[in-house]
Amino acid sequence: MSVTTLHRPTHRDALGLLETAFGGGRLVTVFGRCTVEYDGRASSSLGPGDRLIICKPDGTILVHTDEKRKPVNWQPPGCTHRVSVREGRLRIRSERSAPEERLDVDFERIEQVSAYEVTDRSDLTLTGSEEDLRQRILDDPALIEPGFVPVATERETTAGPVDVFGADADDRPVVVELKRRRVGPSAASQLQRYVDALDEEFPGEYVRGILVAPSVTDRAAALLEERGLGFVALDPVGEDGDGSGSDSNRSGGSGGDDSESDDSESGTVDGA
Amino acid sequence: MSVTTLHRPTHRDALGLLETAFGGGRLVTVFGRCTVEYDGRASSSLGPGDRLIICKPDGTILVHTDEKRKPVNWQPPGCTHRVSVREGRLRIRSERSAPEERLDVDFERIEQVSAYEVTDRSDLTLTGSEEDLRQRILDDPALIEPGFVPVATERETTAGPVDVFGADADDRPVVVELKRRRVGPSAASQLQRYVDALDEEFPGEYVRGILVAPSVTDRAAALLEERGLGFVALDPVGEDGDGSGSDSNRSGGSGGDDSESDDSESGTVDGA
DNA sequence: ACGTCGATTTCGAGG
DNA sequence: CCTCGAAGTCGACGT
Repeated sequence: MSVTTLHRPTHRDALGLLETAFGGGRLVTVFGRCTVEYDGRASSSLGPGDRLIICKPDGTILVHTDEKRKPVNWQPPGCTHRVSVREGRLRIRSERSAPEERLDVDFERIEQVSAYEVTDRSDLTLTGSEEDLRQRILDDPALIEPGFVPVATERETTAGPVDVFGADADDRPVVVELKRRRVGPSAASQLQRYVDALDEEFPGEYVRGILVAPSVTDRAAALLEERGLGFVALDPVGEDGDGSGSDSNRSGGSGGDDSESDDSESGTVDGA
Repeated sequence: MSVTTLHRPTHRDALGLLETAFGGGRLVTVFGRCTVEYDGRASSSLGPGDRLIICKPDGTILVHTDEKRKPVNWQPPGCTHRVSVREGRLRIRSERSAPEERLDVDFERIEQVSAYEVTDRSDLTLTGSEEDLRQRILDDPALIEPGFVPVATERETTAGPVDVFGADADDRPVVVELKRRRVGPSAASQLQRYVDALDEEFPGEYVRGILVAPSVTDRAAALLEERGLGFVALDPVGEDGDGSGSDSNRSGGSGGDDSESDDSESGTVDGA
């Protein structure tokens, strides 16, 4: 049986299913009226309401309301789930140590419990990451500027690992910091930090810093300017050949359409 | 009816329920064998497997596998869901513009569909945030150091807003950057950024920078030292009176136990 | 374990 | 809208 579901179960029946499901490595959903208490890195309290709780066999627990992408409460993988019934409430408790954290979901009423048998061997493939941007630059270093030669990636410095370390046409050390999307002040600071560190490593040499991203905010641009840092506008995916390695800030549009016709009936919901 | 569930429905029946549920502002879960394609800020592809899909009335869609806290694929609130059946597959498509993004979940087989009526008026209360740390300091500025006087919070600078701006006993400008937990190099950079900005605002004056956090990493401590920045060890919650305003790095333990005895039966699952 | 940083980060606040 | 920074961030990879 791939799915087991109880509709409006007694707490005792729900507890039985939950025990079996937890023991059998199943994914579980519980829907009902509950309160949630959390204590650990922070503390939180959530009054009564109807929510969807998801318990994963890896120890994850999620409490979802009807809004937002993030669970209102949760526990990360590696936790231990326990179920108990007392004083007319069904409690799911999730705990872990290091750090010491506990989440209690107390159900006053359970509308539905389901236990799913999950099989999923597929891995996600994703493109458009910073890693893709790095590969793009290693494949064609001139995208940074003519004469740029990459020497190392993730090169360690006292301030942390540098995305791409290399040399320019005049053999000066160059630090390249990559960002897959438009950047703000923090990216400029990060680059500055690496340049400072390498300045100490290469006394007497002028260490250049170049930020590579689709675009920068005004404030970030000002910081870069102030610090004598360079900027190269580049997308992680090379939709169109943009190889001008200069100090121009422009935003990269995200294109790529492929049309597909609709079919038969269709239901729609518009987000809030 | 608070919950409507179909077990192993035909695609047509599932589509009917989904349309009704989407139209009625319900939270929906679908479990079955599916593939997922995403294109937008990045692009991803996920081969066939059994997954739990959650569609929220605010336009959120989540694709969860049996592992991890984060969905393997998703779409944020504000998207539009559409359902269709074609060539033996049921497709849930979620789209938005600004940015242009699309997520397609194609079901080959549906084990279960449920539509939940969610009512949740309760708000989450959370303690232990950076805001709590700030309040703690405003209540007792001497926690920073004797003679410290807060002047403004979120004070704007050319480098961004400063958490707490004030003056020390000698009336020198002080920038305070708050972090609710142990910090790394980025926090030191952030503070440095603000100090630099205020240095320009107060020519001729020495602007001090102080990082307030439970603790710092070695590298962050080195960066602070290098830059002449101060550090005060402080937790967002004042579990024990720690008012020493000095350069000691120590990690803050998270306490607070309240014991509760177990009861009746109990099922357990250990994370991986 | 801890450190460091990326992320389709998400999220909220403010301009 | 955009900018900016927090987050119980999570997660991966390294030491």
